[in-house]
Amino acid sequence: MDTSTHFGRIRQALEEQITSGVFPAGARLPAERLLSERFQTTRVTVREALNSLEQDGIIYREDRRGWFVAPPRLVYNPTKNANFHQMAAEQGYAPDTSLIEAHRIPSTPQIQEMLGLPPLSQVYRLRRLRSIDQRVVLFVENYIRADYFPDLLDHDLSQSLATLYQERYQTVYQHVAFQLYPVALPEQAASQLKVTRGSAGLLISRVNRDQSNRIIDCDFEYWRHYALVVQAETT
Amino acid sequence: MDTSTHFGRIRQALEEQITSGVFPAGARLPAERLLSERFQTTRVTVREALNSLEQDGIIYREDRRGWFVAPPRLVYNPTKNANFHQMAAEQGYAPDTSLIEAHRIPSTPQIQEMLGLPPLSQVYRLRRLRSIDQRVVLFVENYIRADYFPDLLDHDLSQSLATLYQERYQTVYQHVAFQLYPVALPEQAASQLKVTRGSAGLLISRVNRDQSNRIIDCDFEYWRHYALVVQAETT
DNA sequence: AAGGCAATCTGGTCTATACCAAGATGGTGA
DNA sequence: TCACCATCTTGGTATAGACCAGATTGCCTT
Repeated sequence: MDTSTHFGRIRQALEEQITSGVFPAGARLPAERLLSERFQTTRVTVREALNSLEQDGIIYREDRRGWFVAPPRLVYNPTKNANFHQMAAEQGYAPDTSLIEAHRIPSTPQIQEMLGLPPLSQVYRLRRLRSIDQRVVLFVENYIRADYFPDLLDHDLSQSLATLYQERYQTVYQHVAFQLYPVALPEQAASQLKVTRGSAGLLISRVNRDQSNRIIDCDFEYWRHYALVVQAETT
Repeated sequence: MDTSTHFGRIRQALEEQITSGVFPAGARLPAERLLSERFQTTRVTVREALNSLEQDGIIYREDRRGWFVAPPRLVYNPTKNANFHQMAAEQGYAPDTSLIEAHRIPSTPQIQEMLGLPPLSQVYRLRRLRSIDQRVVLFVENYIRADYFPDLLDHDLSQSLATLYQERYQTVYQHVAFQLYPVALPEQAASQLKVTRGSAGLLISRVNRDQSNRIIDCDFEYWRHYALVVQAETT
C-alpha cells in the first residue's frame, strides 16, 4: 500500500486494525468526525480512505448509520442449482430471506423476451431480501411463469424457490444461463440494501430451465459487491 | 436518477450528453475545473458526480490524463476456451496484446498450490497487457508449467496462448475452474491499466487443464470493471 | 530532423467549514 | 404499554480555496 499520502496512511492504519482484529467482522468503525480528529485531518480525507477500503470490500457503509467491517465473502456458484439457504449454511453462515412483495402481474416486454413469452402473459413477481448473519447482502427480483406454477403465491415464499418447485411442482432447475456484471446499485436495490445510492454492486441475472428444458423463471440479483466471490468450473 | 441534489443533476446532465452522443465512446470529457465552472459548482462536487458515473461503468479515468466515455462492454465467457483475440474480434473490436515481461522463474507457494506442483518447480511467468480499440482493458499474469512447454519463451507471446498451445504443443484447453470477484485494482495492475490506484476492477483467476485433465497453467486477469460483462451457461 | 527542456494542463490530494436529512434514542403522555 | 416526538448522532452534500505530480505540448537548441 502506498503510504506516501495522508489518505494512504489512514487507509493502512484502519486496514491493520481490521485485520489484526481490533475491529472484528461486523463491527462499526468510529464516526467519520472522530476519525478525522484521531488522524489530525479533515472528514474529506477520511472519507477518501473509507471509500478506498469500501472499494476493496474490506468495509461497507449503511446509509447514515455508519461504517462496518465486511465479513468474509460468500462463495457463490451460479451454475449449481442455486439454493441460497443451503449454500450459506454450508459455509457456516446463518441465512435469512424476507419477502418484500409478491404479485401476479402482466409481463413487461423485457421479461417476455427473457422468458420467451407472448405479450400479455401473466407472471409472478417476487421481491425478496436476503441476509447472512443478520447482514443484508442481496436484493432479488424473481419473474416466474404463472402458468407453470398455479397458486404459487399461497406458499411460503421466504424459503428457497428451488425447494418449493421441487416439493410442490415436481420441477427442478436443470439449466441456467447467467450474466454477471459490476454496476452501481440502482435506487430500489440500494435502499433495500440500506446502502448509498450508487454504491458498487454486482448484478447477476439468470434464466432458468427445468428438467424438460422449459424456461421457468428468471431473476435479477443485486449483491453488495463485497459480499461474494463467484466461482464456477466447466468440463 | 435522483436529481434532488446538485451532484445528481450534474450526473444526469453528463449522462444525457453521453447517451445522446455529444460525447461518443472514447471521447474525453471537459476538464474537472471547466465542468465545475459550467455547472456553477466546485471541483469536489463535480468529482462526486464523475465518481458516480465511473462506478456505473459509464465513464473511466486515466491517471492525470482525464475522463473518458467508456465503450460498450465486452461479453466474456470464461467457460469457453478463452481466446481473447477471437472473442474481441467476433464482437467487432480491434484487440491487441503487448508482452510486458516473460521469465522462467521458481514457483511461489501460492502458484504451487494452484498448479499442484512440488516446491522448487519452475514456471513461466508472463505479464501481458491487452487492449480493445486502443483502450487498455486487461492486465494479465500467466503462470505456466515449464515442464510441459519447453522453449515456450522462444515463441511469439503476444498471440493467444490457446493458439500457441494448440499449434506447437498439441495441447488444448479442456477444463477451466475460475473465480471472479470485484476488487480495487492493486498497485501494479492499476499502473499498467493507467488508472488510479484503488479503482474498481474485476479479478478473474483461472486454473486450466488440458485434454488429459492435467493442470497446465493458471492466470490472474485484472479487468477494468466497466470493460466487460461475464456470461456463461451450464447444462 | 531530432532531442531535450520548460510551460502548461490535468487529475490527485488536502484544509476548513457549513448545513441537510435520515437513523437512533430516550423521555413523555395517552 | 405503546405510540409519538424532540434531540442527538451519523453520514450526505456542498463551498472555496490550495499545492503537488504526472502527462502533454510546443518551442528551442543542436
